[in-house]
Amino acid sequence: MNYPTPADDGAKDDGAAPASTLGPPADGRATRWASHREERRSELIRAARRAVHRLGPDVPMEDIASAASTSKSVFYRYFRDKAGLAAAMGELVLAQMQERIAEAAAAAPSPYDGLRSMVHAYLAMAARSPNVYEFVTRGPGGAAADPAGGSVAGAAFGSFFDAVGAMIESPMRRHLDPGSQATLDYWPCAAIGLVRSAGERWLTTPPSPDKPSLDDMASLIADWLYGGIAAQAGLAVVRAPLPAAKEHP
Amino acid sequence: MNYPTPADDGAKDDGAAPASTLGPPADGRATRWASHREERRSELIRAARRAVHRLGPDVPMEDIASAASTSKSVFYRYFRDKAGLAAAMGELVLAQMQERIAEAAAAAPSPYDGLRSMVHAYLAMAARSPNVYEFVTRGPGGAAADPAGGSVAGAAFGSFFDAVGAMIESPMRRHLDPGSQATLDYWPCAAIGLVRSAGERWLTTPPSPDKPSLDDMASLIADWLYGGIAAQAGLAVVRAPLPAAKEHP
DNA sequence: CAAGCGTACCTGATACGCTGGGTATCGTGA
DNA sequence: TCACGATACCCAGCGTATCAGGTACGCTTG
Repeated sequence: MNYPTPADDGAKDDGAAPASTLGPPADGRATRWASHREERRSELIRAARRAVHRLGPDVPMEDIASAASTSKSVFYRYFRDKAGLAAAMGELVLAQMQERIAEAAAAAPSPYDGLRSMVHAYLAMAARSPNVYEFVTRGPGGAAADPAGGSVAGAAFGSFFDAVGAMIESPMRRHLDPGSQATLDYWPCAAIGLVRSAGERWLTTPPSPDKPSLDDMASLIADWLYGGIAAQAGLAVVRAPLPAAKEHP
Repeated sequence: MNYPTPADDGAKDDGAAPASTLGPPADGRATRWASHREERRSELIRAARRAVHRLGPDVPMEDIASAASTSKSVFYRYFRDKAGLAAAMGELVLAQMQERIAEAAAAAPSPYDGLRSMVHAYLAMAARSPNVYEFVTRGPGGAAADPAGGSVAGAAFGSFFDAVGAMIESPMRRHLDPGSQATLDYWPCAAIGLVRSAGERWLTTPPSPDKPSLDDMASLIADWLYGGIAAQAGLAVVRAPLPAAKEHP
């Protein structure tokens, strides 16, 4: 017997709309659980995040469940599958990331500085828990988080990188004339790829005196990115002289 | 009972050295198979490539084997595991790619054109068989082809992207002063990530009038890459006029 | 109005099916 | 004797099914 709300792992439903615009019944027995479910769901996500952080990105569902001191069945009632859990976790991580970026962006007037702080936030997130980062990005099955927007069978799982891409795209629109549509379509994705690839290599580089710091790495990457796009955006390639000093007059 | 040559899937051994530098006996019964093995091995790789091309990147080993009209055990004698097969296949694909690049690079004097032809070759390879591309890059398990050079437990499987990275790095050395070590270390990897990400998105974009052609895409990507690195390399951003005559003089 | 029964839903546990990677065993041919 | 190649097998891990509790809600009944 399936539960009436199988596992709506899109989490698209808003927070607190108990029961007023509903048609006929509004049965209290049914609505009673709405808030509970939501709370439990995020609790499960947090527990899973901890488990992945400690046990690695390949931890089986059963171990995740027992780390949350419950059993698989609960997780499979709240998330369609392991990829669904990963996606939900990605949203959480990304939301935290967005907070940090919003702070940083407020203090960074130029587009270049905005870009750099985004890269910085991304790198910092990944470095804080590589296991969680890997679980969220590469997905459990390996096919979850492809950089391509749409799966063949319009399954539309808004995965981690799609969200990041959207985050990049909107500020870009203001600096790029609408003629270059292809750039607008492909650059965010390309930029993510660059950051991801360089970032992951940086992450797995063993610490050594030669290894760049997080700040250095963020600047390096932002330079590459910015140099590549600035010409098309018609922006002067004036960069702030790097973290230590402030920007040009 | 293990075979004396379990499955040396590194394929680091050179092409045609049958048996001469071996130590004591050079038993005819033992050496008889050397050339056979080698031949069979590449035959298996080609068959697997065909199978993956037709059946998709998630095809099970058993189906690969039967598509090669043999059985799993043969593959597992020639390759340590599925990832080993993928790596071997990657080497083959990459070797073919390198040929095409060598041709193109010969006709392209400027660094920019060299870069663009590399991107073009990469994209063309991916577009020719997306299934094979995916199998080779993302690897079967999902963890095989990470952009990071070394695994934690120095397993050193020289995977696809490592080889591509090396291919980029050597020409770069000539244009970049040795002061910027970090750039030399991380840029090839970063560039691959950009190409990969944008390329994969382009690959999976359904054909439409707005979709850029392969040539356009290669130019677009090369521009981004080149703009990002040219400043550090101290190169003028002079580009060859491009096939289809793009904008920005 | 309150006691009581049925209802709707959640929980956590165990057990199962199934896919697919990798291995061991065996007969066969040069 | 050696490698070959097919079959049968083991096992991890995802996802599903089933079941016995447990708790708040709501409808009935006295």
